[in-house]
Formats: sequence, structure tokens, C-alpha cells
Amino acid sequence: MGTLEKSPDCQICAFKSLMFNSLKQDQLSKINTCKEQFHFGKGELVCREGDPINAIIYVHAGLIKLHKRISENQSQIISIAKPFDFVGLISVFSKTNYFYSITAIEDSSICFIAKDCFIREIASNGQFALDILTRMSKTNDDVLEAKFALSSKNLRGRIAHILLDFANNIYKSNEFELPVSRREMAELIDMRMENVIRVMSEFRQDGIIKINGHIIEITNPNMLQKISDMG
Amino acid sequence: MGTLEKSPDCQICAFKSLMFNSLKQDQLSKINTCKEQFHFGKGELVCREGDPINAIIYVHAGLIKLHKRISENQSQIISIAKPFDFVGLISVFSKTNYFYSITAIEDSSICFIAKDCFIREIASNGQFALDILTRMSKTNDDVLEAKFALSSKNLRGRIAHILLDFANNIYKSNEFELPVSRREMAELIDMRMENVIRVMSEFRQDGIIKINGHIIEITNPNMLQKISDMG
DNA sequence: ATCATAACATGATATTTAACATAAAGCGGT
DNA sequence: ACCGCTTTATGTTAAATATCATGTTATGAT
Repeated sequence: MGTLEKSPDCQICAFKSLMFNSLKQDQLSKINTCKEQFHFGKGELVCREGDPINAIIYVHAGLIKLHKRISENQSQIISIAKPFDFVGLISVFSKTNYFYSITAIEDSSICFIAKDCFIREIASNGQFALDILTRMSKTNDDVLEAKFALSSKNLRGRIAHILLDFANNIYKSNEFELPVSRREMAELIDMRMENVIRVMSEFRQDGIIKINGHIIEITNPNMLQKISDMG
Repeated sequence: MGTLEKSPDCQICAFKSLMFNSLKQDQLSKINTCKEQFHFGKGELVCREGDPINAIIYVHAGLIKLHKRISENQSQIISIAKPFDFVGLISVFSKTNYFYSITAIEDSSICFIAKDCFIREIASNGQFALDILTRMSKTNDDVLEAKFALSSKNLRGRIAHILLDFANNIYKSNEFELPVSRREMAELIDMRMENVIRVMSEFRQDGIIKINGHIIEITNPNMLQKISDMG
């Protein structure tokens, strides 16, 4: 269930995240005392659907997926969180229990900031609250827009979209190791696994991408963008 | 572009909305001075995609749709807001311009609370900020979960889902007047208009619903629920 | 190294959904 | 009432996607 690890001072994260801008030194050190950082190996479960929400999760390093069972043999991936992202920021205010599970899809360092402590800081610091609101809105808009963008695309468009997303927003490189299986890709963009494989093969045959196991190289990003926009 | 109308004191709305619980009398009257209420007839445009966000929108009465052009001859409905709902609560913190248009789909009274004024109150009142956060999360979760629920359903399941949504969450009755055309239904749940009509006809033939123009009566809600859950 | 298992891959077929065509019914304006 | 326009309606066909079947390749455990 993850192993506790020595966590850096919040000060260090504060530089990297836009989150803590409005916190004064003493407030930051208060947050610092009510957080714990854990390490999760690839595939390890961070929390399970239905678990009580006791903390806000901050991705310090790695990559995690938020996912949900929708039937006996089918899951859905809601989103993927990357370093400096917060998870549960939205749910923590409106729900007492997670409506999704979280699993590491790369070795990850996850910081848990106690909910009570966090909320106390918000209530006593309006500017901090505003920062949180802004951050929350951004995350929310991103997830929602991603979902809307996908829902009007066909299979080829969806694959193109998600590959560009990995390249541009997560790995910042046209060559990267896909952190998810083909089945998980399917769960992320609402397709069948066979079709994910099929479409990726087509892209390979068309010279748009190179595939070497989980290593993907986008050789023709413009074409991929065009396919994403059209479909 | 809507007609200005005499707006009730915020105090009155405060009772109906969970929103303003934490505002003291004097804060409430500050909000009261920076809001204006407008009336929009059915079909009237409230704001257009790209407009600057100057205010938070509160639905006092009626029903409005948030929608977005996705191509020359296609739109998408993002969500429908009902009385006591806030709109733009999320975008106001992360965006300067609307990424959707808003149109009244019933005669509606819409309250505009000036953004600056609202944000000032948040920054100076942490507890109020917490209330806003909670409210925002709820709205957000609802939209997101609705979208996710739909995406894994087939056509029949989607129609069943949206009909139950109207009955249970908006009109609180199994008989209601559909506020949207079949085309708009399609835009709301990602279908083609022809299929919306077709599936609804099927439901009628199966004795699950009665259709009289826009008047819908759900005669077998259990079956409809089953179809929604399965599909 | 060998086995068992899961992931990847591809072809054939069935099902679902979209697109096209056409017509009837409702509705606002004159 | 009549006209033009939009919405509702239904049948037909085409396209997209899911399902099923089967084989191959990777991967982890012993």
C-alpha cells in the first residue's frame, strides 16, 4: 500500500506548483507538518473506489490513473495525473468518499496533505482559497474539455488526440514510452482494445508513428494533428 | 439581449441556495449592490462563446443551456442549468472568456453578480470561499459524472438516462414538457437527431413512455432505469 | 529454460450507429 | 386560410464500431 518516504519541504514544491503562491512562510510550514509522502510502484493501488477522502493528493513524481469500474469486466479511466497535479481537489469539498480508484502507472511519489489541515488553511486565508479555486477550475476545465473533445471524434481521431496529448502535455517529446497498455488506452478514450491496436497499426503502416512495444515515436505530428482535428 | 427586471434581495435567494450561508448580513448586502437580474425569453441568447466573463450567473427561474459550436452545422450542449444553479462559477477563475454560449430554453430570470465584487468577497472571507468551493465541486462533479455515465451507454441507454434526469432532477415528476427539441436532445447526449426520434418512438411503442409533442410521460420508470443501467 | 499467463495483432462477421431520402405534421407570418 | 419553414417521423442504405475467433509475441514465475 505504498511505502512512506522522506518528503521534501513544501517550499520546494511551492516553486514548481502555482498552488502555494499565496501562502506565507508560516502557513506553508503548517501545511508542511500535516503531509506525508509515499512511494508507489508501477501498478500499485493508491486508493480504492469508496475509500473515505482524508487527504488531498499531490503528484510529486510519476504518473497515476483515476479509474472506475463500470461493469464486471470493464473499467473506465477518468484521467491521468502528472507531476504537480492535484487529485481529489475537486471531490474533497463535495464528497466524503472517492468515486474512483487511483493506481500508479509509473513509479510515483505521492504526497498526501491532510484534508482538515488544508481546509483550515483555506478558511483562514481568502487569497489562498482563491488560488485553490483557480487551480481547481483549471483542472476541471482540462478534464471536461478533454472529454468533450474526444466525444465528437471517431476512432482514428481519438487515438491521434491521445497520442499527441502524451507527447505534448505529459512527456514533452515526440518519442516516449506509453505508460498504459492498449487495453488501458481503450478505457481512457472509450474504445475497444482491438480497435486501439488496429488503428495504431494503421498509423504505423501510414508512416505516421513508429511502434516498438510501448515505445512510440511520432514521426509525422502534423498529420496526426490533422487526423485529430478532422475525426 | 434580455430585459432588466427588478431583482429580489439576495437575502431571499440565500434561503434557497446553499451558497450564501456563510455570508454575514453586511456581506450579503454588499453582494446585493453589485448584481442585476435580467429576464430572457425562451430561445434568447444570454451570452455568446468568446464573450468576456464579467459576472457569475445565477439561475433564479427558468432553464438555460450551455452550448458550443463544434463545426459549421453542429453544436454540442455541455449542460443544462436549473434554478439555484450557478454558471460560470468554474470558468470565472480560470478563464477570461466564455468557451460556450448560453441560451434560455425556458423563460428565465438570470442574476448577474459582478465578478470583481464576488472575488473580493471570497478573498476577504475564507468561510465563504469554502462554501463556493463546495458548491463548485458539486456542480463540477455532476457535469463530469453525467458525461462519463453517458459515454459508456448505447443509444437506448442514453435516452433512458436523460429522460430520467429530466424527470428526477429537473421537473421532479414523471410527466413534464421537454424543454429541448429532438435535435437539442441529440446535441446533449451525443446522438443523431433521427436516432433520438427513433429510440423515443421505440420506447413509446414498448409502452415505457407516452409522447404528446413535447409532453413526455414516463409510464414505466423502472424499465427506463433498467435500460439506462444496462446500456 | 519452460511453462503459464497476459498483451499484442489481425481477419471475419455481426451489430450499432450515421447518413440519406422522403413525407407528414406543427407553426409563425401574412 | 395559405405559404414557407422547421420539427417530427420512418424507411433504406452505408459506414463505423464491436464482437468473436485465432494466432503470435512478450512477460513473469518457478
